[in-house]
Amino acid sequence: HSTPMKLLKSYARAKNNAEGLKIINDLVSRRHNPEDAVSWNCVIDVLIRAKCHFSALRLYQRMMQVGRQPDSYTLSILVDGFTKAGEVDMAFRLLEILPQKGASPHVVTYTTLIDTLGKAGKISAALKLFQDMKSIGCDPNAHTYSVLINVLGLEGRWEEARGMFREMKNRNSINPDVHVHNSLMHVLGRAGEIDLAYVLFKEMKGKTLRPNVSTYNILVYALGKVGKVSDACEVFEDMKKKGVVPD
RNA sequence: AUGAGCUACGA
Repeated sequence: HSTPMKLLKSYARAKNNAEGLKIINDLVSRRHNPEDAVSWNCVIDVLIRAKCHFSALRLYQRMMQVGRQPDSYTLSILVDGFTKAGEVDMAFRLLEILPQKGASPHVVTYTTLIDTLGKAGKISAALKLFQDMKSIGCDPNAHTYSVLINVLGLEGRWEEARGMFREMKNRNSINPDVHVHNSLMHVLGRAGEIDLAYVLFKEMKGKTLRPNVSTYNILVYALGKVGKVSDACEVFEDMKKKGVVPD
């Protein structure tokens, strides 16, 4: 609960790596360890965002040395950081090791991995992780389906993306949000399936989901792509009338 | 109190 640690937490939340690193350097030079798990995680998060992956790993080891257990956050932060840095092998090693130290994988851990692997073109690895998480009883959420729809769409697999959306709707624990609707609309629009995309748009409004700027950008693009210019203009006017602002 | 997903535009 020291003042520098409070500052570091707010820098971590604001993703202000430069200021965060200054504080970390200061704490390190005074041989001052974070106290609670949240503080350790914030330090590790700032180091990861600053691309100091191996410093982050050393901090994790130090955390263990002083008898502090890593948690799901620690695991997600490290796995996401190493995967995005292209260190996929290390990410999978952490995914094996940390659970033995008390850090269980969480839906966030899997979702970030699926996202990054899929965007790197490793779609079958991503789909396998999706099966893995379900088989250990880790329930996917709307974020998970959104990233799956995006990566399937990148491969042109829009029918499977639709299948994912349906699977999500069949889980009554999930409330499909604006993002996941946008993801599928974008995939359908790029595939030229404008009618299906438009149905989705109407579904959104029927569910009292508020279309955002991305929704309108996606729809205008999709309509333009199939030459429905006047429809595109209409949608654009609708957006202005609703006063949609960036969120 | 700390972690993940959509479009465009930037860099």
